[in-house]
Amino acid sequence: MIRKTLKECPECASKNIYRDQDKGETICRDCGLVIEDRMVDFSQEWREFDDDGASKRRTGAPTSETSFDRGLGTEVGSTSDFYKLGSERERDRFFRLRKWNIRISTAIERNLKVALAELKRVSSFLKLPKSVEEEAARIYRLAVQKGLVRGRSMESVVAGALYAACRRHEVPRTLDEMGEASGIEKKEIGRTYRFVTRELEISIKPSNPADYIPRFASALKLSPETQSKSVEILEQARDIELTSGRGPTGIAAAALYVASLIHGEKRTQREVADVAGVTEVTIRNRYKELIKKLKLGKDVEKSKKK
DNA sequence: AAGACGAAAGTGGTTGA
DNA sequence: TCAACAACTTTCGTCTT
Repeated sequence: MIRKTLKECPECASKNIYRDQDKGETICRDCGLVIEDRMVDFSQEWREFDDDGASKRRTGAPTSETSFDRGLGTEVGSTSDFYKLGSERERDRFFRLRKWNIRISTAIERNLKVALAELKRVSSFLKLPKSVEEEAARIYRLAVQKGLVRGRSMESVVAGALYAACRRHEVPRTLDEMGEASGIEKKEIGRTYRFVTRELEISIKPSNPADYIPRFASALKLSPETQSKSVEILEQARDIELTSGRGPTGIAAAALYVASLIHGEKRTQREVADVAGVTEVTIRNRYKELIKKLKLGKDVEKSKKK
């Protein structure tokens, strides 16, 4: 496969190019231009849910997690194998296994068929990358096989799996957005999300506030400079432990608000709060902390005079 | 009049005994 | 299992532009 590698930004000729494989985007850090947004997913196919946890085999035909049976089916023998079997006991065993395999797999497959349709619907509603959709499908499949759906609505488990997949790929959506897309209460999604990730032992990094910036910024029609500035602010904030323990969306919103002030592209707290899904009060609290701990006061003052 | 600010009370989730 | 606790929200009154 031929892969063209861009060395500099065609817009501003900057060499500061960032390739984000999970989001499938190549971005210029200086001017914010999205140079390429349909790159190939080079990420490794992790198989950490295997029984021994160590196997990373990748064999067999290409499969898609979003096809209800991955294009494959399982079958325990066929009736013609029956005649090769010797004893009475072996025949009994053979039929029992075959019967159960059919019974279980049809039940699971029927469930998966419906669930994956729902998953695709929500995923496309949120405009999520294919890689995230595949990951979510994989998580859901595991959840079904472990019987984790029992007692929970299928939709909520789908939403939980999607949410988890988003987090793993660092393209976070808020619980509110997920709730709106799936029609499930956000606390219900949160519950199943925690339950599923715990049962499946999926480890997830705490989400990084900076991951929310591009989406919030474009919703507010803020310039790339402002966007870079807010990421910069977030980095400083993280260095002095201002970010730990706080809700990531609140911090992202506050950083964006401050950046918008500094660059003279003022947005009201209300506007920022709406796109970030937090309240003005939370923005104010984070905002105060940022100003105080990050000497940003004079920067804001300076740009006010202009 | 709208936006920013802050106090006070309430909510849902985590933690530690 | 329960109570303490921190983060966040809601609500409301006051100040600033």
